[in-house]
Amino acid sequence: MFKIATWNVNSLRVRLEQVLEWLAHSKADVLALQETKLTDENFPKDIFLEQGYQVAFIGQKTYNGVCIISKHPLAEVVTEVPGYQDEARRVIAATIADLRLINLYVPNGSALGTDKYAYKLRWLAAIEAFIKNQLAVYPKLAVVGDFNIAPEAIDVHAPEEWEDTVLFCEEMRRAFDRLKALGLVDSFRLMPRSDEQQQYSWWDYRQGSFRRNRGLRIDHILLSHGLSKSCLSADVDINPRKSAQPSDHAPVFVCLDDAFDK
DNA sequence: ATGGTGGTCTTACCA
Repeated sequence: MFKIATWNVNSLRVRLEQVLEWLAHSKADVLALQETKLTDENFPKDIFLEQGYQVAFIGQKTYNGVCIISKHPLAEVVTEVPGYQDEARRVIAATIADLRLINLYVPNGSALGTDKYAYKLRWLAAIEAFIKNQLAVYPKLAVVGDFNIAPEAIDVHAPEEWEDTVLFCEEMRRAFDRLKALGLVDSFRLMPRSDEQQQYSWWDYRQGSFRRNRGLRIDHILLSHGLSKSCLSADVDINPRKSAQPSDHAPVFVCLDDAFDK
């Protein structure tokens, strides 16, 4: 079994012990993190190396920052989208055995009609072109991360309250569908689930959202068809969200069968 | 109720 996970940790400095504990407990082979909020010189590289992991990271002060932690060698690391200038460190891609992994921290977008929302749209258009190119080179592609998009009403605790917000609106649903149309499937929806099995990956820190399970599923693992046939399970581990001093996001993961890289 | 919480070289900003 090969386990791939993604987690927006909202500061790796604060969440380092939780990440190490989750890695050990989950036995994930690959963990992609977003919002590390660390410059590269402050990244705790040695701690991961001592624990037997390889790491690739790109960060900045205060905001953004992404990394890939892996039990297996990382190769062909890319930390920006070719042809798209962006000071924000939101993308890192690497090859692990036969798997190509793209880790994304999609802009939040603030509010519809703002400059930040326009940036989210431009950023997603650039990523769409990048993914299209990567798919042509790497048939076994996983695109993971904090997408800041809830794809369907079932992914939102109160869709009528969230409709026409940056996380859940027609334009973002279309952007998500365009990514899937490149040849990717939402691993979570690959598995049969009933309406009662709503599952979220993010709950606002405010207003006791987690306690009331007022969440959204905005963290995703998209798999190319070359990988989706090897997908055994897809789920969210909400346990870290219950811990003291939690991230506002929970880890999302998939398990692939061992034959995926054959 | 334009609030609420948490993170950041904090007293403003981002999510």
